[in-house]
Amino acid sequence: MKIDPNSKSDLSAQIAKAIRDAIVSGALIVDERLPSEAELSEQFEVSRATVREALKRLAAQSLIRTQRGAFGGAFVNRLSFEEAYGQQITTSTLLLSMNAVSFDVACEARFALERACAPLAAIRRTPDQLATMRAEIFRQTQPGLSDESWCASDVAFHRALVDGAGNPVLSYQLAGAVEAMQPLMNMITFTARSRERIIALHTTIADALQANDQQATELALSDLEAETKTLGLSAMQARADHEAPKRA
Amino acid sequence: MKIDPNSKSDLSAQIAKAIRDAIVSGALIVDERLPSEAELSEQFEVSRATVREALKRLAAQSLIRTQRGAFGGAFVNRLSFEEAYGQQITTSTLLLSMNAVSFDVACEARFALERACAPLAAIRRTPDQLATMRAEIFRQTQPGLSDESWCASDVAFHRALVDGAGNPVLSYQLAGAVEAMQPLMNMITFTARSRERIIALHTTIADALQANDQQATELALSDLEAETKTLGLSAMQARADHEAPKRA
DNA sequence: GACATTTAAACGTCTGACAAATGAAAATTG
DNA sequence: CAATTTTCATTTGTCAGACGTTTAAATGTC
Repeated sequence: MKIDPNSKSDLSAQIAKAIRDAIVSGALIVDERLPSEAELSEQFEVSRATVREALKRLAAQSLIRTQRGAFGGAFVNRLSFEEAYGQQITTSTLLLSMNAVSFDVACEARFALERACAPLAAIRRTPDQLATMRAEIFRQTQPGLSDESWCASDVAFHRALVDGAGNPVLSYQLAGAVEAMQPLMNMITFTARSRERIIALHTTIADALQANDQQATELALSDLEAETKTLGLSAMQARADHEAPKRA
Repeated sequence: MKIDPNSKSDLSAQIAKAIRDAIVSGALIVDERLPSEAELSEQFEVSRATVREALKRLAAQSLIRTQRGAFGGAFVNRLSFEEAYGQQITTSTLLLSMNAVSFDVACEARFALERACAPLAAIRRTPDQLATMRAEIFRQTQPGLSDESWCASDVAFHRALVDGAGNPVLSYQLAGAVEAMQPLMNMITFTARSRERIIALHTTIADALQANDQQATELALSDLEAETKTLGLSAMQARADHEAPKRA
């Protein structure tokens, strides 16, 4: 294992890349122990500090974990779905907030993906998942629920729907799309009237899933998409008016 | 900005989290310059080496970029779709390879997501995207194409389809699903006969998109999913036979 | 005013050191 | 002999200080 000292990028980035490639290619397998920092610094002919910076980069991606003490060291980490969720959500959230993605585009993507889950969920949803959805609908009917709690409950409902597809890969992919929408959703003020309409659609969805009705599920999701887009539109308008009230 | 020295986790991880939270919450905005490493080490009351490890963690997630020289430093990075693609693909690929996700489950997720793009793509696909798809189909008809090139062309075809939806958020989400499948697809040997069938389906899809026919697009994608699953199944079987031939 | 030089700020890397954790091996004890 | 305690070597975590390199602004020169 050697490193090109003439390359433009940092040594720590090069070393991280070398180890990352070894992991991705399968040369290093899960739970395998990497050489100690001292050994790595010898192999790569850099200082221990540089090796450590490389290892921290990999740790940030959950590719390795470290343990102190004798027989400790850096180990190839089994990337769990939970860890992957977390990274996906952080990345998706930042991507949306930093790139001026419109509410419409984000909304369209989210519901397109959710509709992809619908046929599977209509077949596979478990009683537990149905119960979760019903419980969240019930929570949403409670008077005085804050907008924040409302949004959290909305996310919980939709995650139950997505999990209903019984496909962990889909759940992982969708987690990002659903959660990343929350900052945008939080900009919306949900009136009692709009909450009513959404609750009705949620109920329709839960009923359709309970009845194993794929088509009704997709239809209700499309209605919910339209409703959400309308809400978003007026929220954006209100915001625009607020930021430039002179034009009124 | 202070850090809890009693916490169990590493100081560098805590500092990275503090800065990451500041970025995600919007307290630090895009292109804003962070304090210099020396200043940060004063603020957090840790050594510069520890601060640097924290910054490398953030750099690994593309949250910051660093510049050397006077008036250089660490800047909040605008997370681009390209960078997000890259991370998404790495994470998805590892997730699949490390968690024994079956070919069937991955395949189901991928085609469910692609079908989600179909209705949008049938409306919005550009002539350019259609041309890309036709070109890849033509490439696939060439005799003597290696399995590797075949798979690459397959990915290019499907990415054109996904991009046809004209929704960057969808493209970003799908990139992970489509690319992460490639290591699994590479385990398949594509016979001339199976290639023929896939090319026929690709042509059907391109035709349907050109005719703005949503239903036909979805149908062809479902057929392609079934075909791919069949191929995957026999590949898995062949592999199992090869690894345990004594039972034959 | 245009170009060359200087300079200060900041990151990149190295060295050496010590603290803290940790599990294995050795020593002790009942 | 078995169980427990102690010792100990290994490895990561953190620190302090130093030097090189890069970079752009400031300065000087023609």
